[in-house]
Amino acid sequence: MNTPNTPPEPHLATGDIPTVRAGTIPPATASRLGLYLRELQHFLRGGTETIKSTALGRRLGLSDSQIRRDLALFGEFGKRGVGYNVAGLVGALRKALGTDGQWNTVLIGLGNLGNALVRYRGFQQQGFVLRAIFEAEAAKFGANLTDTHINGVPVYDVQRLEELLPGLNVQMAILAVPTTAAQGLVNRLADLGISGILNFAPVSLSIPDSVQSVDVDLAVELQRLAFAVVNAAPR
Amino acid sequence: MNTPNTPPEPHLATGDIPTVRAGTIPPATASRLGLYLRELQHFLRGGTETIKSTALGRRLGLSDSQIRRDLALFGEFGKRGVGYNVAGLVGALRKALGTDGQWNTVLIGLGNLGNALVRYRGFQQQGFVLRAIFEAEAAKFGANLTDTHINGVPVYDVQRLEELLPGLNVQMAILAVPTTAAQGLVNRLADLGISGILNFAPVSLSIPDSVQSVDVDLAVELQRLAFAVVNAAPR
DNA sequence: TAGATTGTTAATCGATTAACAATC
DNA sequence: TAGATTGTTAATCGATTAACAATC
Repeated sequence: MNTPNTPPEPHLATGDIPTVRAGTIPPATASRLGLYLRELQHFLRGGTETIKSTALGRRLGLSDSQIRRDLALFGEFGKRGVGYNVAGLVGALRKALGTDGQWNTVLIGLGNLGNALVRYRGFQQQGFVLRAIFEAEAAKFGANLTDTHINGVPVYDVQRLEELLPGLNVQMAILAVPTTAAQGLVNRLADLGISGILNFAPVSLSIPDSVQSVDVDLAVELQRLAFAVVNAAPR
Repeated sequence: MNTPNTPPEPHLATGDIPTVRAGTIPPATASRLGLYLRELQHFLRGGTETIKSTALGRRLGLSDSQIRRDLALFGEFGKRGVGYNVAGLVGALRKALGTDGQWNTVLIGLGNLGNALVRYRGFQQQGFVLRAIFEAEAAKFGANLTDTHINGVPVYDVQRLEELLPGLNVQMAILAVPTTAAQGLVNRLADLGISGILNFAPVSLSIPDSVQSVDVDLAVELQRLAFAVVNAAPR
């Protein structure tokens, strides 16, 4: 696998696994693809060669019926009387998710959360390569900016975004900046032609059509949990 | 507001805001409640007294029709020809979410992510109070465990979980431990009578009926973004 | 009163489930 | 062949949208 220092290939779908026509996957199924992949990779690591819809459903809290309906979209990987081919499905899901290739990313914001994300191994494992970090407060990472690295990833002042991003061949940005800075950075990233933004700022952003985004709001997740606890069936 | 050092009241619903009967809120609506609350709090801070369904919908990327249908569940806060009372809705949503009171929480795991979460201000702001941190590797936070604090929150060895948790009056745990440790801690927390677990470990956990859980898998979120980028309508 | 916006209904749309024939 | 499990259909269920009467 490429390191952040060797310029990697831009994302390109490989052609060797049966493809699902884009738009063919219903949104509800699409939202489960990442979970399927995670579980199947778990079984793959454990050496399991086939998995039944009931077993996968039990682990994920989904019905066997739903598993079969979802996985049938990828065709060919189930054998009646036997189950699904784990390795084949892993490949098909990675292709469907677009993570069969490599994605170059940048992190914007090196606060508490940003620092944790740089060191998070789960991104690299799934083919997301962090090429650079941009941060507004130089004091945080020492005086000599050009020579500063964290976890092997170079750290730059965010003022240099327009100067440096075009050379990094980056498709995605992870936004971990204060709420007040988020919209401005979305605008700048969009102007620079970024394709996707993973946003951790707890604010609704205005995003142009040319950019896709996913929001992760940790406080909202904790509220979701509170709601579930308060509304749990009495025990 | 209570600090982590003054034992706070356990969560108790206040009775002064019209309640929605539990189970009355459809799951799809429930999943949007936190976002509504975040946006309405944003308007409240800005001094906006009323908000129209079209304006709220535009910000959240939802239809005005859906906003009206959702908010009508809480009754009384809309005025025809005018809009919705922001302050009233904020109160009603907090009550519906169960975050009108205070929740005591513990953090398990003081790795990269755990460290970021301790310092995250968004939790405290929404009424979640971190009472203690439990961590497996003592070396990480100095020799003298009993006197170690981070951000004012005491840090303990996770071996002392059974000894200390019962005295902390805690309802929720935030789980930020390695994948391999997660299931064991779920079992221990369930035995200790915890009500909710916010899980950051990228693994499907087996959770007893007495415990509610919400999973946050950062790699899965990034995959969601990759899927959205790959399947975006051509521009 | 005139204009605006909610609350609510009916119609549409999409997702899930149950069941079983197909087939390994 | 007998048993097991998928693939797929039809039925059910739930969510969203469009439209407009109610009403501020």
